[in-house]
Amino acid sequence: MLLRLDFSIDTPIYQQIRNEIVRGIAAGDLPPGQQLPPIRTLAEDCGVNMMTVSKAYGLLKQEGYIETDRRAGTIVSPRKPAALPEQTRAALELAVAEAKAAGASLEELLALCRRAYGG
Amino acid sequence: MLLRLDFSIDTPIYQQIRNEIVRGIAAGDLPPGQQLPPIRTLAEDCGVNMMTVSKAYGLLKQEGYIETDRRAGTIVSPRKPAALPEQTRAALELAVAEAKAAGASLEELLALCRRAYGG
DNA sequence: CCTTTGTATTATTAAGCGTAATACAAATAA
DNA sequence: TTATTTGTATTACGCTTAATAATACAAAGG
Repeated sequence: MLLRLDFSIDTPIYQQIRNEIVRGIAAGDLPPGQQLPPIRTLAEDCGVNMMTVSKAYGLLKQEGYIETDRRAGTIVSPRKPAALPEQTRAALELAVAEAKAAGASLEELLALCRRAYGG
Repeated sequence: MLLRLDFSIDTPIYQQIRNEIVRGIAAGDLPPGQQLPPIRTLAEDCGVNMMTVSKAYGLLKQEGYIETDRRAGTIVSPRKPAALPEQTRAALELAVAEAKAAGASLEELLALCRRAYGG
């Protein structure tokens, strides 16, 4: 698994790993039930510490995106949560406020969302 | 000016102040040219240090949302940027990915955006 | 047995956050 | 002129977090 990490920005690495995996799930690259790389493997591939990846997996697990299967290690959750996480709703609301404050029209905003959502 | 700050979460206070002002601009409570409170005044009202508010103002100024007017102190920028800031675009894209990964449909997502954008 | 896998602990280094106390230049008001 | 206001900058301090390093452990599989 290849993740785009930027060690020069202030976003924590474990958060970047978490974000990349969320994007992978949304894009369909990581379908439900898909095995994720072992912590040690992904850590070596990314050039970071094992605990950093473990922290990212812990986040994703807590948010319901992934699960730990004793047989297969870590997999993408087969079932989706019933409601949208409050955290996601808040982030979306803030991003919309930023766009509106920057002068974006509702049509531009919706076009961006459709494009980001994809197929 | 009254801002909702939460000292219990890990989001930096200066970031929360910045977010609240961005929301105020988007909601129309802070129209272009509107004077913002002096740093010291807002700091006292929020119960935080002067430099914390200064950091928030510096962020907003850097992002183009506000300007410093030697006569009026700090005001909301009269002109909007031509293009959507890359930071905002990235935040929106990530939020959309989170929503999609959580199982939200495109229609649900667009409805949320319309609601957040408001009138 | 031995390996793999996730998880946990302890220690250390580095960086960021918030506060406090000042200081300064520019503009305004008395 | 003098005093005040305003944004900005600096330095120092205490606290928290991030990331690494070195281990250790339980559970499952070969």
